[in-house]
Amino acid sequence: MRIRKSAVDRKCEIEQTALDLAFKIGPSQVSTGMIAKELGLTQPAIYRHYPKKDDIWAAIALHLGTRIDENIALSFASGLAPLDRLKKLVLGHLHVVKENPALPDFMVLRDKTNGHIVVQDSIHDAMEAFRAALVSNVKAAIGAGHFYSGLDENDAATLIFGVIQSLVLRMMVTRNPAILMKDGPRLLDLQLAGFTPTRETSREAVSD
Amino acid sequence: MRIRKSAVDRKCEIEQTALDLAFKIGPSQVSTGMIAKELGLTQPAIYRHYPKKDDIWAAIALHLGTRIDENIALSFASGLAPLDRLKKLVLGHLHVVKENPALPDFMVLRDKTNGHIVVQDSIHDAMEAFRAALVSNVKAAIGAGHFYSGLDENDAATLIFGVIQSLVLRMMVTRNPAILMKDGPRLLDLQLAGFTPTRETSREAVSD
DNA sequence: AATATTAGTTATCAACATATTACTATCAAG
DNA sequence: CTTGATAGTAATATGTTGATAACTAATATT
Repeated sequence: MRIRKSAVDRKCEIEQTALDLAFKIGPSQVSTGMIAKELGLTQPAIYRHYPKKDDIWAAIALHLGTRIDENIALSFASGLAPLDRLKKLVLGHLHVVKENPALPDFMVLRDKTNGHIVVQDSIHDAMEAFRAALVSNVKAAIGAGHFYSGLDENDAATLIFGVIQSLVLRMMVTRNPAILMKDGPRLLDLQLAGFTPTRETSREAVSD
Repeated sequence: MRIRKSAVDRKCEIEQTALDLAFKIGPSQVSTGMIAKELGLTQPAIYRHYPKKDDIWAAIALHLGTRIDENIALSFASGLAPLDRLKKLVLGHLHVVKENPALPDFMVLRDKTNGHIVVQDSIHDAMEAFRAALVSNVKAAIGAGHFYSGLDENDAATLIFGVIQSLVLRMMVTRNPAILMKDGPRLLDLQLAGFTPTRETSREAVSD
């Protein structure tokens, strides 16, 4: 028994380690023994900080949900025009995913055993809020004349979401979070260009 | 010991059951005991048909990869024009996913332990081929004048892939594969409309 | 009908994961 | 310096899972 950290510090370490392992091998494969070993502790030490293993995931889900919500709030707080606000929202979310690359894993995680506690509810709620923010911003962009008036805001939001999803899938397959910020801005611009009333600007920019 | 099926029939049942369970609870949570119970067998009975559990997943991955490839081949075999061929490719793939809703789970599955055998290689290869087919079709559509000439075929393919991904995520969260065919055609049309040289047709169709 | 093949069962193992209990050593406050 | 609280350990109970060995019975072939 060499060092002994404070409970808050240790909990922080445990959650971060669990997140890292979740991205590496998948959330369902992460064991308390692995987390402990990674931190140089014994397995029961984990249970000094969480009564049940699921409580670790619950804490993580809460943290991730908060990060998602923060980004939404940040984009709304900025006094940007609708179109720029929309871009900030999407690129900000990509940044959150890049910083927490295990996030997509939790979004598609199944609930445990008999549905006792739905661990990933926080994340689902946050993503629901993100989608609502997308729709809201698309609507505002239409109102501001940035997008053509006949555009369905829900469908447009789905397509914009698709830009994120497409990048996330490539990240998960390649295990490289860096591609999010590398390709994200360009692809988002291309997607949004499809919604402009007149496509002169974007079209001219990319054509020979 | 009531009935006794042939090996091929039983293997088929085992794989189908494993696939169903994989969609329900996630591939990593599926145990040999579950599969056996679902079929009214004992757990070791599974090992009369597969030496290792991973062999089940390998067989499934091979099957899914084949389904993906078949759809690609089918779209190319059709004598359709580039744009219709592209639509057939995408909607056909959505159909494959709808029929095998666990497919996305396998795409993001991590490889086992020490990387002994990469089970999901067949699927990754097939998806690589699918992406190549997307790019090829986009290029053809540009050549045929369906898309504007400055369009980057790789980026366009990524966005079209995003339509699929966006729908797949909603399927995974809602556990409802039906939305793929319900919303797929409409969203695909909306996405492709963003690539047309003149947007009159699609724009007029939706704007009042 | 006799026989060989093999799908399936029973019993069992080893490995691993969650969790509990009792003990110990560290740290901070009095 | 003493002491109370607690982070951490050792040991262990309990359950699940992948896998093997030996046996049994259904099926097909001769």
